[in-house]
This record gives sequence, structure tokens and C-alpha cells, in this order.
Amino acid sequence: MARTINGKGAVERREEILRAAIKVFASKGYFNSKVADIAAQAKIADGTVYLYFKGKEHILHSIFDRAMERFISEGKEELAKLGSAEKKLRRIAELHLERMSADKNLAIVFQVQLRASIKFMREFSSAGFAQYLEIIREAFEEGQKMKVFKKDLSPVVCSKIFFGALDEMVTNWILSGRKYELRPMADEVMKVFMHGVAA
Amino acid sequence: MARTINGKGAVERREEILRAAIKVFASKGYFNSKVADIAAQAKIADGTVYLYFKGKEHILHSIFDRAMERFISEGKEELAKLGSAEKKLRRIAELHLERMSADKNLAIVFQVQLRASIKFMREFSSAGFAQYLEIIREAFEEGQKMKVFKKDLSPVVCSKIFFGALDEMVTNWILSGRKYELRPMADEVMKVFMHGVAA
DNA sequence: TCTTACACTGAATGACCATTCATTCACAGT
DNA sequence: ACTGTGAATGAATGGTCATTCAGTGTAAGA
Repeated sequence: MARTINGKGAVERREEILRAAIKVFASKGYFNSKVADIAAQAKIADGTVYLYFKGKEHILHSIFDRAMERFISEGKEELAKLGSAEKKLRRIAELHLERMSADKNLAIVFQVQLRASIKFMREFSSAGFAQYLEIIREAFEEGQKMKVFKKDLSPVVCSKIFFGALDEMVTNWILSGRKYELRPMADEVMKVFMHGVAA
Repeated sequence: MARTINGKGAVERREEILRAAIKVFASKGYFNSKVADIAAQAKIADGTVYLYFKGKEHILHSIFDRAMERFISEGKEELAKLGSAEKKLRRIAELHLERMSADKNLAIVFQVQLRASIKFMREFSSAGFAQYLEIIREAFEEGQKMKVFKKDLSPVVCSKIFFGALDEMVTNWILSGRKYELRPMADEVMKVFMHGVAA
């Protein structure tokens, strides 16, 4: 029962398809990828894909859902350990860049494919992404309460600036062909975000 | 000579197709847009599109090339008038957000479609986009020379942070359905970028 | 008025690909 | 061994478009 023709369980096979899809989407882009490509990468027949996913779009959704879920839950756990708001922001930056470094294909799909259609962005926006921005905002507001951050700045705007800076680091890193280490950029971003560039 | 069946010149018709394409791409995304949609929007026959462009992809390229060219040349002109590096950065921020506000369809194509494929981003990256980041970097370096910006910060990283912050403002604005004014965000970004968030 | 040039048209073509489904296959239980 | 189950297969289907091109209409010059 709950058996597949070779020795793998259904969950495992699903994961395998997702991994294959991430690889294929990353290298050719969502719209240029054929379901047959994904099947070939996962070493299964074309039709098998449809035993695990409703269709091509469902695969892309699943990739985001799974990644974002992990990302956020692990992030929250990490942050809970930390005392000051500044440390939290620094940790968010580090985690953000670390994760993206760790799975470069997933990073490409996130940076590049996520933005491929407004329809998709809206759907996604209202789910994981907004939640992510919220976590940043909460950390910022906590800092304001503790009087380590300026009171007269809008937390919403500041969280967008912070996220935008990190996001741009990742995009540039991907476009550069990943020739340098991404993680150390977390410090740079923090330095500028905390104290500005004015002498 | 150089006449079209109605009274329009060839250049004008080309522009018309580009405008139509921007509208269509913005509303459905590049890959979901049919050449027939663009032709319909421009009120010409499908085949006519091919008298002015090699194909669908060529249209997208032309949109970026034209927009980026205008954007950069007008930007450079504006900046030449300004004395201090801080003023230049502020003006860049204002122009960036103004332009995006002014043509919302173009903004959507830029924010969303530009990132739709790595292939495309790479091509674009090496052209207009890199040049844009360079302009920001130069302004920053000028500020460092004049001792109004900190010497120990990397100009490359700082220009990315600055651009990333602006870019995120635009993306959020588009996703929000453009319910608020984008331009005032330029001040917010400058405030944080110059002096940081630390109390 | 007639001819020529050519911008324009839009139906036809052919490639492409997501999805389906009749069939095959591997295993568990008997 | 034999049989039932349902996972897996991959060839066939059907729909969707980008692109082409033979033909049409217009206007300028002879």
C-alpha cells in the first residue's frame, strides 16, 4: 500500500518532481519549459506528472508554497531566540541571503519567475510575500518601541526599503553568474540601513 | 514615398505598435499575449506587425531599448544641472518614481516582464540596466570625494541598495493597484539612505 | 485614364506542447 | 503460480499561436 513501482513513496516522488521542475524552470524560464522537460529531468513519463499535480501552473505554485512555508517558519523560530530588534534585522538579512545562496536554482525561480506575471504576483503577494514583509516590519516596530530606531520613520516604508535592498543583492548576484559570495552582503546592507551613507 | 495607406508615416506606425504592445504586455504578460492581440489593439492586421518588427521578441526588445534610452539620456541631462551629490541622488530617486508613475503600463512591463526570463535579463542587464546602476554609482563616488558620504562604504554595493529600495517601491505600488502616490516615496528613501534608521 | 509600386490584409500553414487515456507493468495477498 | 490493484507509461489528441504570403487596395506619376 502507498507504494510506487520502484521503491519510492508518493511524497518522495512528489518532491522529486518539484526538484526537477525547479531545475528546469531555473534554466529555461517557466513559459519556455515543457512539462516533458520536467518529466525527463525527474526520469518519469510525461503522464506521471499529472498523477501528482493538476498541471504545469500547479507545479509552480507548489514550489512557492513549499519554499515560503519553510522559509517563514524557520525564520520565525530563529528570530524568537534573539533579543534586540537590530539583531533580528541582521539575522533576517543573513538568513535571506544564506537561503538564496544555498539553493541557487530556487533563487533563480524566485527572483526571476515569480515576477513573470502579475496574476501570479498578486496571488503570491497576498500569501507568503506579504507575510515576509510583515515580519520585517514587526522587527522594525519593536526597535522603534525600544527607542533604538527613529520614531519618525514609517515602518512599512522602511521594511520595503530593507527588503528591496536584500532582493537587489540577490538579483545582481544571480545575474553576475554568482561569482562572489552573497552572504557578506548582509553586513553591508545592515551598515547602510542602520546608519546611512552620510558622513 | 514613405507613405502608408492612411496618412501616417512609418515611424509613427511603429510607435503605435509599440504603444499597443506595452498595453497588451502590461495587462496579460508577455507570454500570454498574442501577436494578434497587439495587432488588434493597434487596429492593424496581424501581418502588418511583421512589416515593422522581426517578431514578437523583437517588439519586447524595442520597448526596453527605446524606454531605457530616453530614460538615461533625459536623466543625464537633468543631473548635469545639479551641484551636490546628494541632490543628484535625490533627483535620481524622484525621476525614477516619476517616470514609473507617469506611464503605468510601461512600469508594469518593466517591473514584471523584464524579469520574466534570465536570457532576457542577461541581455538587458548588459545594456541599459548596468548603465543605470553606473550613473547611481558615479553620483555616490562623487559624494565620497566631496566628503559628504562615508569613505568606507562600497560604491557598488551602495548603488545596488539605493536602486533596490526604489525598485521595491515601484513593485509594491504596482501590486497595490496604485492606490497611493509613488513620488513622495523618493523622500522617504533618501532619508533612510542618507541617515539610516538608528536613533 | 492606366500603370506601377508598395503598404497592407487576413486566411492558411505548420510547429509546438499541455493534457489525456488505453494499455502495461510490478507487486501484495492468497 | 494466480489475480486484483492502481501506479506508471508514452503515443495520440486537440488547441493554440507565431509567422507567412498570395492577393487587395491606394495613390502617385505617366
